[in-house]
Amino acid sequence: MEPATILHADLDAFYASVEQLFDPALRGKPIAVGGGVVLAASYEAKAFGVRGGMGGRQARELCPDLIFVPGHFKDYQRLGDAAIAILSDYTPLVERISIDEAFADVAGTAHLFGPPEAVARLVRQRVRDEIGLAISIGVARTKHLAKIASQVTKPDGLVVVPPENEVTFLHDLPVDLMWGVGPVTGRKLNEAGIRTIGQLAAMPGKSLESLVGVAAVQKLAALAWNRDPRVIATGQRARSVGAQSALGKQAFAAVVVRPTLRHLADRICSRMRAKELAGRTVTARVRFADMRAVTRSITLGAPVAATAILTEVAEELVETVKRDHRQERWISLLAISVSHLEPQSGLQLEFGLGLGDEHRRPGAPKGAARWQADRAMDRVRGRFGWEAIGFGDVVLEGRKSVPDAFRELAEKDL
DNA sequence: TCTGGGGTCCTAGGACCC
DNA sequence: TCTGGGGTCCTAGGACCC
Repeated sequence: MEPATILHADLDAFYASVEQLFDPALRGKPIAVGGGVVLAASYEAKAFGVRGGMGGRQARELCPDLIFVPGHFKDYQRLGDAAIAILSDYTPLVERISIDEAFADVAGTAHLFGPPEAVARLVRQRVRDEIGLAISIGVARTKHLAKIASQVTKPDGLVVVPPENEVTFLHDLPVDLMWGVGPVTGRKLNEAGIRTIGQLAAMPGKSLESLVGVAAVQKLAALAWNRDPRVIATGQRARSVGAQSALGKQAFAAVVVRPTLRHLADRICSRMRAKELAGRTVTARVRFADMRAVTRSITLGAPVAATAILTEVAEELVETVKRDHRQERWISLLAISVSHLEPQSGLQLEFGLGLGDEHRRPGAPKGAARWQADRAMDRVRGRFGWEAIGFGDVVLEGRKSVPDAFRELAEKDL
């Protein structure tokens, strides 16, 4: 069996740790980044049950001494990049999966830097010395096991799982640590009496199929025996671009829907244009006040990247939701996503090759002209900032539960 | 515990083509 | 006019991840 050469490296309580690094007075204290909603919590806050995504009021109830800090989002990006760069000093095979987390395969570089465990020690020491943060690393033969190992060894840990110990290591752990087991599947498995990965591994596949489906059973069984076929994938491109906006409780009416969709389309299209991308499939999502959600999608004959066109397509999709759900009077979220992405340069547009003109009504402005107008706006924003120009709608004011800088952090590189 | 924002992948049925 | 089977794309919903 081949040796364990895959590292999973994960910065501990990343945003909160950065804040404690910057302000020594916050060290050892329960802190939360955010305000209306907790974006990240320190380990001291997690001990009280404070979690990311939690409402600010609830967090305060759980932890009365909780300190809220606004967040230094630019620095999160910078320090996250720096940590991944250290990992990249030891192998080109690095797959970043979020701002604070990456896989690396050091199989080919042992002759330069020594065995995987030595590399892991070096990386941890350098991230500590050069950045000032703790990073946990799991080393194993597969991505799945390396990831589980790093989670188990947190905070500030290093664990190597030798090939001969894989099953012993894995089988005592709770099933919900597995990739692909979330709240729903975890509950189903628990109800079937399965609490550990070992119990899942010992379970005959057939008996679980009715519970979680044939494909999921196959996948989970493979992972439970550490048969994970996934390899490190570098240079992955995004497959979709989206944006959403939580609304609290608002009327399901054009006065709310139209400006919100325009704002979302504007965010999405400016990102696509910056990367010279456009997409053919548009999906709109409407969540009602009781949290039930529906989606409508359409695949166009040509890709879109113009704000006005995407807005119109999304409006039509939301109209079909309204027709199908006439009794729904209140909504709590609107979202747009664009997929089937393809390269789309301005040059192609000038030669009349697309951007959604096919589905347009006669007499409406051409996609190319709209794209040009949008690009002009993009340039102004490039110089003076995103807020300098655009669709400044009154309804969008005072509704920001999450800072724009955080949204940008969450964006995947297109 | 009444829940933010950005993503990926899977499933299942139906349309359509050969 | 009725019939088979495989492949691909589209749409809607859902679970999951960070």
